[in-house]
Amino acid sequence: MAQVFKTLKGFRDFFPEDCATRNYVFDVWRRVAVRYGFQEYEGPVLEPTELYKRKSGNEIVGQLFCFEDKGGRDVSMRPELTPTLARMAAAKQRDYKKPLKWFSIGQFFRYERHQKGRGREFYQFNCDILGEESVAADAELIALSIDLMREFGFTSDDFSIRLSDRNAWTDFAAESGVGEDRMTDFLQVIDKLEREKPEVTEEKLDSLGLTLESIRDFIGGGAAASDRISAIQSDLDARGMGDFVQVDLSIVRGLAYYTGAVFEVFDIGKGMRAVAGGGRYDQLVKLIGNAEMPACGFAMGDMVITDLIRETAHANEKLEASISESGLDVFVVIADEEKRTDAIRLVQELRQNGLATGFPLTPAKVGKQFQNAEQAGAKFAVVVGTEFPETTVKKLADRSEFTCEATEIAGRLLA
RNA sequence: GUGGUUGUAGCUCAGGGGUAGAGCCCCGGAUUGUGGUUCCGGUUGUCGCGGGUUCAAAUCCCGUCAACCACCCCA
Repeated sequence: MAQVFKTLKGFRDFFPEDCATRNYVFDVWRRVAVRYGFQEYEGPVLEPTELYKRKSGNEIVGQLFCFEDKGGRDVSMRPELTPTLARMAAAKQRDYKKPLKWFSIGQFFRYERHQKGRGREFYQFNCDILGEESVAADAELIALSIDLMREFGFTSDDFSIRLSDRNAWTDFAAESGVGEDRMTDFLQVIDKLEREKPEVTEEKLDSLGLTLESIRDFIGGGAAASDRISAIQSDLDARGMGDFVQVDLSIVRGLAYYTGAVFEVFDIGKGMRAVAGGGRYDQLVKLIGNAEMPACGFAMGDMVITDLIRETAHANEKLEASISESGLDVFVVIADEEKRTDAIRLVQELRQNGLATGFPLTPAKVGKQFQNAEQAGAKFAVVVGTEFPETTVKKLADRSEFTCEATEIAGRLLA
């Protein structure tokens, strides 16, 4: 017996219905980004492993699909896009007017355990503004992320934006006597505040010369801790989006390279997952490409957002409605095989008029052909039989029909 | 890396020592030119894999692998 092959662990097949769902998500991403004046770009799927080590350190290698190529180079399937973007932006920094507003939809690979909302291969929407240090850029990205969610059909009952500011924390820590060398440790404690046991957190804070109480007080202070946050809020207020945003200083994001405002799109009702996240990274382009270029951006993966759409009735209806719109315009039913040549000629004419047209490749009973037309989502069936060139055109939705010369069908249907 | 749950038809699952089951899907048909319903018929299984107990194992026991969920991590 021949071996049966399956996908590699964490990888996915996209059968037509899966592909339709995926493309719907892509369409929303692309549509909203374009509406905000972003331009699409793309980079290589394979990069030197060093590019990722430079940004994240050696420990990242355990999470990479990396190997040696035939030329002896250490290469990796990309786990994220930001380093590539930083390289591209730095390389052409004089070729484009600032700010750059770029987005990308691509496939990424991470060698990690497969579980709900997480695979070894996934798609991600990346959206970044480079060359603009004002918080107006941060606000623009947050607004875009809100409109993405609305375009999927979500409302303020379904999601919110959690906004924070890394600099508020680093200022706080510096004033409290935390040294530059301990800053990463400090941020990690904040990042884990909600997940870690209080005793453990307290112990770690103690070694930094801080108390849990002072941290909680600072978080309680909210937007007052950061002029940036206030400015971003008033920008979003002006867009009528203020209600989507809640200041939550406990968000710092795991990434080491964030330098200012950070935010997450958060699902409220279905398990409190982060659907998207991002922030400001003013030093990264310098680190990767040796060019001064402040930047901020965010990313959204396809797996969590698709799960969330599926679990949210009104968002799922929107998806289903969008998918069901696609399908054939016309199915040509061949009722008399003597007329097959005429039928094929008609099919071709309809297609040249831009109508998505199907027909039976081999002889089949008329009833079966109607069934096939139905299943292909066809809006009309055209019956070609002994009367040809006179044909019967039937609207499948309401079973109404009329007769018409073959040469007039395209015109009638397109009118 | 740690823990839990589950492995039986293409899918969802039932059964629980004695000939392998249901629903769905798929295919065909209901007198040869009209579709979503209905009715009839049909295909598919080393019951995840390996060992043990037994006259007999899909069923009980041990091991193993895989999938899923959670933790760790999360760019």
